[in-house]
Amino acid sequence: MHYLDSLNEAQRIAVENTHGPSMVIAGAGSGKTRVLTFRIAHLIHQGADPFSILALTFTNKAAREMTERISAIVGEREARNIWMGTFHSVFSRILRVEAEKLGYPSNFTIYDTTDSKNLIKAIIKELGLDDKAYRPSIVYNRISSAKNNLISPEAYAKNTEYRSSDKISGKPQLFEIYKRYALRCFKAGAMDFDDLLFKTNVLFRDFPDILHKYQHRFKFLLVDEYQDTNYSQYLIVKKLAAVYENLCVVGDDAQSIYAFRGANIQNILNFRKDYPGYKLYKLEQNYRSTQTIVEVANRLIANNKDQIKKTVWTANETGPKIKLFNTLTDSEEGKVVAHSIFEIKSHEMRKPKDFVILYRTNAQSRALEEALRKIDIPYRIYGGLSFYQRKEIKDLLAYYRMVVNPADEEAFKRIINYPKRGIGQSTLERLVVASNHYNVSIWDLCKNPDRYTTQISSGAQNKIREFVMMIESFRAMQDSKNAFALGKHIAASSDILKELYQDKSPEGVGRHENVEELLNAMREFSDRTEAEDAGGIKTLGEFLQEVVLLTDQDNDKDKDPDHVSLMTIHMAKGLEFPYVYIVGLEENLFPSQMSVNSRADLEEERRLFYVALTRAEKRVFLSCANTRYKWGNLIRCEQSRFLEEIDTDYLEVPERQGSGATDFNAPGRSWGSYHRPLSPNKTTDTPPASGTSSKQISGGLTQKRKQQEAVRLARTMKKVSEVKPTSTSESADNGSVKIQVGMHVEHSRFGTGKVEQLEQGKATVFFPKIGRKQLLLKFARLKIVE
DNA sequence: CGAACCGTATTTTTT
DNA sequence: ATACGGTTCG
Repeated sequence: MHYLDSLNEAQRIAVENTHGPSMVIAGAGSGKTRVLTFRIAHLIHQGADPFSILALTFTNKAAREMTERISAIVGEREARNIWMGTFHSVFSRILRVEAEKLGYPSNFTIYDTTDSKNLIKAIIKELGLDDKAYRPSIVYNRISSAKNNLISPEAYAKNTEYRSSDKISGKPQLFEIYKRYALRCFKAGAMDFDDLLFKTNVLFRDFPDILHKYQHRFKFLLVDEYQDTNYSQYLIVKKLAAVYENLCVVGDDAQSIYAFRGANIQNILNFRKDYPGYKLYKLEQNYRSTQTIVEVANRLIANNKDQIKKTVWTANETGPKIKLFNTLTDSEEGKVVAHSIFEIKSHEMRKPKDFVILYRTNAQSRALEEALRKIDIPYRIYGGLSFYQRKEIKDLLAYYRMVVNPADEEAFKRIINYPKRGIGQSTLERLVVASNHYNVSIWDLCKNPDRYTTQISSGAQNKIREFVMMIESFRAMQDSKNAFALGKHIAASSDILKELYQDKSPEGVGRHENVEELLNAMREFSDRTEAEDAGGIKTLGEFLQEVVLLTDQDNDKDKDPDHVSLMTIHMAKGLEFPYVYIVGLEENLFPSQMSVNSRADLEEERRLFYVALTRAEKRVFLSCANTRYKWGNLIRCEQSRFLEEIDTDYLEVPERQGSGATDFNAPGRSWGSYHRPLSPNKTTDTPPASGTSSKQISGGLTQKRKQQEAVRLARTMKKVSEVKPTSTSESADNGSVKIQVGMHVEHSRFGTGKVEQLEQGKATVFFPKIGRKQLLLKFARLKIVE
């Protein structure tokens, strides 16, 4: 079997031992995915039925890549029959088949995080609780954590540990929110992300025959990134594997960086207890990085107590030392990094796509972005709002959701008054009250108004009736039109397209384009899937199922794929780049402030740094700044403790240009001048002396700062790059045009102005913060008259 | 009802 | 800095 020859000894053994429980501990860059894909290919070569193989990953991307690689070995015909996908997609598939056992419709909606938080927020309000104490995202995390530990609302109410910690944190009613949240989801025929796993557990627990069925269907189980599994996932895997015990988990405890989301590193450490006869394979040869990088990463991670011992090594060249840039400010950090990239790019004939800049928090991207733009290096920032999270997309998807599952309460709330149809807050509230009272979905209320008494005015009743009729008309087409045809029909006849088309601002045009893009995606979906299984149409429901579990890393149709990448370290997991810049190595940033108080959290930060380092093939650059803007204030930064964990033999610290200060740790060096221009309250880390009323002080300073700000803005006017109208409206009677103008400095928007006069292509616009400006109208853009 | 104003919170996030 | 949400004002 020639394909086995391309593996090293350790990899080959891990691939060939296909039976029985086994754990593959795969160091960074050791060919983990290779082993997993070859193992599956090997199974198929040995005659295993692809339908009996279940491979679970954490991302769609990982699943897709693996399918592709396996296809290349065993052919697409076989590969497409493997059950391969994310935990969430595989088990949502199973749940749809078995839904009625749990009292759910098979076309249940999947609430994304935003939907869940909105519902939680509504419940907090309905319970009359203080939304300062009960912040939706905290409550959501709490509920999520309960679900991931398989604690039902009832169990939660009785769980002294959860209850007492809720009391301490001032949220004694959390159990009640959880209870209502679960009920509301159920009533809406909706599951959130955690439910997909939670309910699968319930299904397997309460219906042994169903568990039995799947236990026997999946003779071979493989789990990627096992270190990231939570308890809920762990138990599903354990149950499914209980009959054949052909379970292979692959992971690296050193790369566990999602504990904050419930991932339990103990799942790796406990594997031996669950499967005493298990085989352990360690992949220790790194094929990705230089010796320097591997060595530094090893020494760093050795500082962690919780870990499985392994010795990652490499046969690659030694490579250059790691370079550390120490800069005065965060913006200088950006410049230094950008220039370093520029230099290497030209000297070593590298392309922008060979570089990545990694940071701990998304907020750090700005300074880097500016520096890169200034010297014309193409870049792309990853992360931020995903395509499917955008308002316009979520709105349209909400229509689709209503069509597929009209009980969907969050979808209903989103679109009941979008576009405006005169159904306001109070009507909605009354609907919710009645729906709670009669314990039926809001849709039931709307559809059968005669059956229930509500406080809703007859005018609103009529409007609701119209809305119901519209949705019903869409529903009637579900089986006759395919996803694209119906989707387009809905977008058009719900007036969403019209509404978006009216907005001619750049943002508005963007929104319109996004909706067009969604429709294109639907066309592709319909064409592709209908070609695959010939005959029959693909319904809107089927499109939704595919789409809700997608994040958008998928839609990577980049115009210019040759760019420097900017992303958080979390996003970089699994990726590799020749040149890696890790920036912001400062205390309270990396490691994060939230993590410095516990060993476990600190170890996770260290693993994060380990992940960052091991992304690099050729060189690693580190950087830290002495001062950095944080929440509008300039604060002083100390070097990260992680830098001390790097042996100086592997480190090169260039002298700072001009300053001549080599001892970057020495406080006070070239510091005075950086202090002066700041207002006295700049340091948040040193609170003002006690005694005086801090409220008065900060109030007074805020005034002062506002004045400073106004001056600064006035100066910045020179840098105004473009002024875009944000909206235009014409009044028919006197023919005058009203334009709202947003002003942009560089790329950041800093205010909306009012057009006071408009004549002969010239406008006088008043910006509250900076006064009147004469603007020259030119096409859609406005230019400042100097 | 929309614009203006004010207060507040601000890690990481595979689904 | 900044974005968001809630409130108030016209």
